[in-house]
Amino acid sequence: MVKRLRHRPLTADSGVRFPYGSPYAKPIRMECCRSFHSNFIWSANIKGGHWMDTTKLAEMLFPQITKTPEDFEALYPARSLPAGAKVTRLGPSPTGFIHLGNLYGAFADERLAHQSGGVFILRIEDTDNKREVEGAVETIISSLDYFGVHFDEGAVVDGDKGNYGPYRQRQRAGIYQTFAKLLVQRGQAYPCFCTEAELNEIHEEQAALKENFGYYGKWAKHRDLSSQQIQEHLDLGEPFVIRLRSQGDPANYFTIEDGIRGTLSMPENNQDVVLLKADGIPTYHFAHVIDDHLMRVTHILRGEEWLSTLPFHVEIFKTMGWQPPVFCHTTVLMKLDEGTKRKLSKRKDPELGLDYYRSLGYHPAAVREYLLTVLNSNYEEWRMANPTASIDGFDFTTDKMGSSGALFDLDKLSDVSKDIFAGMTAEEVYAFMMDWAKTYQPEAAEVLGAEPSYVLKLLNIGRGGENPRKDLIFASQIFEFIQFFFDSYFEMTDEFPENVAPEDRKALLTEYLAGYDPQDDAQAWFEKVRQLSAEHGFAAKPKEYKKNPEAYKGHVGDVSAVLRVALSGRRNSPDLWEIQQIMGAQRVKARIQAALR
RNA sequence: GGCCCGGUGGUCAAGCGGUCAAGACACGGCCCUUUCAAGGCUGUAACACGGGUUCGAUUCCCGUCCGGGUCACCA
Repeated sequence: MVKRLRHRPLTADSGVRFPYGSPYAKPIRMECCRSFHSNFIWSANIKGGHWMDTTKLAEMLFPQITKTPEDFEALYPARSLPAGAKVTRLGPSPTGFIHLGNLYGAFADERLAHQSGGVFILRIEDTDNKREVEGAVETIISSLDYFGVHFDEGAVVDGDKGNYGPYRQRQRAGIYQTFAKLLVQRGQAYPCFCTEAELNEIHEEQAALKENFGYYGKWAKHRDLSSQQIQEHLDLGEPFVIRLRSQGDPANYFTIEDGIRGTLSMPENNQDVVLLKADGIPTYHFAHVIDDHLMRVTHILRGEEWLSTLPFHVEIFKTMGWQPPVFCHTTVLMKLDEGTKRKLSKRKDPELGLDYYRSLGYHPAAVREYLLTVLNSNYEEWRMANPTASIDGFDFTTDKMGSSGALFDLDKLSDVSKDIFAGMTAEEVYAFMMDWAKTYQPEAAEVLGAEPSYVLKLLNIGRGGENPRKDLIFASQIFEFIQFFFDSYFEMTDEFPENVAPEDRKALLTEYLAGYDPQDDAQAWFEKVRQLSAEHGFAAKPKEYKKNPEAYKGHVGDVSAVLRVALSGRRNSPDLWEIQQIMGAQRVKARIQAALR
């Protein structure tokens, strides 16, 4: 029989205010009439005046749902947080593929929440079972953790942490269904039995007629099914989805304040979007609204690809009678491809995956620092003024986030990386290198691990002081950069300078070897090189050579170049005296001798 | 195609009606210097286009063009 219901506003105890009026008092196109039992029942004036007992329909559709929306409102009360605290959430789908875009958003979410004394939630959006990948949650958590993104609440590897869970959407099925049931009761949602084929047909017809695609208005075939028709479909055991009975009219525009973009103006939604799929699991649209409300999220950061579905979301919030959170639509990261900008794609662009940077050995702090400069236009300026300050000292705001497509700039990342390594101690660089090498280049780990003090010394070249060297960018590049120090990796990468004749070279090296004394300090050592140069017709000072090039074969720089190639295999290297001190007399002599052969 | 978002130097970007249109990266030059790196100085380089509104538009409005996003029982 007809079930009695007397809905009290869900908002009564949630502290959320609803700006659009009170839908509970007068649901759209709904009537509350007296039955002969003198109970109140909800009925919907479906179309042209026939009435449907939507309460009965809801019961038919969701017999297993016994909880009420009020139960959940009570279960997830408003949070008691300091004024201005922001609650944000990251909602990755469990493919395990975390990319730069996710990280970009995650940093913003994290800053917003933690800077304001709020809460940062990890919610796994697993409503599409086709996407699920084994162990994905663990991967997500660990890759974010690597880049310093930590959650206060939400999914953890084997469960949940927090009082607003569960934090995996599939586990919340009953919650969504409860609210869907409410909507059906109120006539604001209805079952749709259309098959995929029928939907395709509609789509094709719309294409032919050049009308907008979608399930709406006259195209919404099952929107106005009578109870009898619904019963028939049900009796046949046909699967169905629950659709929103949209009340919007695209001719009307509404405005909404976006945290990043300011005032947005969009047409009202009129699509009867799917709320619950045939398997009873919600679509993103419905899950997002329910979860963000129930988890008391205050700020929704998401990519701009969600902008076009914002009207659905706004209508669902409105229909539920809830105050929507602040939407913040970020820009997508782009890449320059054959002259045109395009969205970074996970299929085509390996550099989109976080693992790309990790395997190359970019320091997480560098990636974070770079992303932060892209994220907030005044961050870079702040960083220059406060080179060593903690990020907590920076006031991160959504309105400083850009809204035009940002190109990922590898040059800039490199620049930032150099600063990061320049600011570290040799020990820190070493530890980082070892960690990296162990998983991504075991041979390197062996070499680096064999002589820690040797590696430490060479990583210390030019470190500290006013003007530290800035030539370390990422681990694999660093390893390449220091390889020549290890005999097993040493090779003659560059040629000897061509302006020094082979016989001169030989004489130079022979005499250098004879006169080499590791006890010499930098100055004494270089004096010897000058002297050696002069003895063989090379100017002891480059300036002398410049003044009078005809008088010399070259200058001390050319002689140094010979030594440099012999010792390092390269034309470019850090300070020669310093690298010899580190290599040790034995290795120095051996290399010179080898070059002589 | 409909709808939405965006368009300042090569790249990232300040800028909210009056600025010589910041800064960073990249690039060039000079200085320093035995190479490299760093550092210092310095230079090239931009408001997509066309109409308005205004005494005055990069800033406001309209149109055009270009780029991107989105139109699923995916997120």
